[in-house]
Formats: sequence, structure tokens, C-alpha cells
Amino acid sequence: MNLSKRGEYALRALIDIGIAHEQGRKLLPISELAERERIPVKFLEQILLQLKEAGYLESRRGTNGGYMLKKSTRSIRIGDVVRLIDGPLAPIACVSKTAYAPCSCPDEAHCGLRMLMLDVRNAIAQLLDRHTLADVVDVTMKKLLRDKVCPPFREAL
Amino acid sequence: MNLSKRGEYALRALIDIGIAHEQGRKLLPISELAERERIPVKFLEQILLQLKEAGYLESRRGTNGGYMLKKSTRSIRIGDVVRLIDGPLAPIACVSKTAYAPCSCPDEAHCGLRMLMLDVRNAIAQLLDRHTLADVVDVTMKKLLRDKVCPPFREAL
DNA sequence: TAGAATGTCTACTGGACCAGTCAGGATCCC
DNA sequence: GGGATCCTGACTGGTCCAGTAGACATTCTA
Repeated sequence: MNLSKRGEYALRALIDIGIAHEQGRKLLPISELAERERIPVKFLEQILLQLKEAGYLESRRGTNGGYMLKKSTRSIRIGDVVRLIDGPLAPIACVSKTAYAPCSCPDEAHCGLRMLMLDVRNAIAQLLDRHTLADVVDVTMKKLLRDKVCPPFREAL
Repeated sequence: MNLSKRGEYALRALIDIGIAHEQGRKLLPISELAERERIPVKFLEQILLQLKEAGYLESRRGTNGGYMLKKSTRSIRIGDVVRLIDGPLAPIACVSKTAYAPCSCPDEAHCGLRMLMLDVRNAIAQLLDRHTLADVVDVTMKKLLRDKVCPPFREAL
């Protein structure tokens, strides 16, 4: 039931970029993201590139370059990001909606394990597909404000 | 979000042993389990041994030997079996109840990812810790009967 | 009492995957 | 032109997964 580091970093980066966006800073350089989230720069590079290829981000090279959102935060479902990086949400392939594969059990229709794991898959998908990046950014911002903590990425320098 | 083959096989074996138990067959040899579930015998051996060490099963050697439940099906929580074989249910360590570890994020209290993953963890735990082996066996048996399918492990020979 | 049927124990292995690291190249801005 | 940034591709050390292998111990039955 694991989210890989890669998946974790991808989501953290997206959330940060979303928060920055909310505050008027559209373009964020990798170095700044990596420093704040304590992620190795070169590793994060790969991940952002993958998110770019998938259409979530766009980039600008050169001085003052960086990454920015390509889609609206509201149209980015967390579940899809996890699927992109880590593969299907389902614990076992025979209950996956997006990547079904038959399992080896003798009678799938009467497999008790399958019924249970289907519930698990649905519970996970319910949460991750219902929530968009916008939701997560919102909640984070509200919590920061409530606790009177200054949000990050306020202004470039 | 993956359940390993090892975990899958462990649960399938426990469910089978539970079903057999329900029908008066307490002792099941590995070979029979392996054949029905199409699991490599030697691999299943290791798994059953682990379940035995953890107190879920007991065994008898020799001709007509095999494995049987040591605890009641009602006292075996699925979540605990998964934890035993596959580790914590939580997608990331910083939301695990049984194996908490801090993550690298700068402010755990205001981490949007953490809030979301906590919900995921709770949803999974809710399902897997609420359900016992007895529940799964029950549901399976009912579905078999409803569809007029003869349950396996009826009689030894 | 032999031998067949089981579980027990320990070691090993090929391959995949994870979490990076490294080196260099292409753009862009000043 | 030079420095900041993204881009591309290769590589790697370690860990884990899913099994395989083989010898051994115990128990039942003929």
C-alpha cells in the first residue's frame, strides 16, 4: 500500500507550484522547489520532466526560467498523478478499473479476497479521484492562514 | 498502492483454510492449497510458515498432516495479516499509526499531501481492520451458496 | 520397520525496481 | 559571452520480490 518517493515528490512539487501560482508566482525553478522540499535536484528534474510530458506542467528555459502549471489546478486529479507515476491504484490487478488483469484464482466471481480488495480500491479511488490539486492547495492555504503562518513562495526575492 | 503476491497468497490461503474449517475439514496440506490456488508449493510453504510463526496457524507433520487455524476466524483481522506480510497500511510513513516515521517535508503540520494521505490511510485501515477472516469467509460462502456452487474442501477424498 | 507423505529449515538466484547520481548539451536572458 | 536554467541519456548500488533447490525431521500406514 505504498506511495513511492517519486510519487510523493511529484505531488509535493505540484502542490508547491499550485501554492505559488495562487500567490502570483507562476514560474518556479527546480532549485527552489528542491531546496524547500529537500529533494535531490537531479531527481526532481526527472520527475518534473515526466509531469511536463504528461501535460501537467510547462517550462521555460534560461535565466528566470522554471516550471509552471499547464492545466488548471481544478482539472488535475490527484488519482491521475498517482497513476502516472506509480501505476494503478488497485492493490491487486484483478480489481483495477484502469489496468485490469485476471488473477490466478480459480473463480474470480466468488473470490472473497477480490471482493474485499475491490472495496479497498474504491475507497482509495474515491478519495484520490474526487480530490483535485485545487482542493489540496485550498486546504493547505487555509490551514496556513488559520495558524498565521506565512505561505511560501510569496515573492521571487 | 500494491499488495504483494506474498500478501495475496497469504490471505487466499487463510480464506481457504477458513472455508475448509467451516465444513469440518480442519487440516489442509500445503499441496492441496497450492493446487487449488495455483501457487508454487515451495513458495506457499514459506508463507504458511510465517503465518504459523505469527500465531495464526498450527501444523501437523507426517502423513495426513497439514495446516489448520490456531485462532478463531473472528479474531483474525485482515489488516494485521497485511501488516505482517507487507508492512504498514499507510501510503507514506508520516501517516502510519503503527510505524510512524517523520518525512522530509518542511512543515508536517501544514502539509497538504499529508492530510490527504492520512485520509487514504484511514480509509484503508477502516476496511481492513474492521473486517475479520470470519467476515470474508462468510461472504464467500454465502455467495457460493446463492449461486449454487459447491464450496471447495468439502471432504478429504 | 520401511517408506511414503507430509511439514521445517536454510540458502540461493535472476530480475525488476527504486532512488538516486553523473556528465554533458540546449536554451534563454542579461 | 556567460551564467542560469531546463533537457537528455546513461548508469549504479542497493533492496526487494517471487520464486527455486535441497536436505532434513516427523508422522502415519502397510
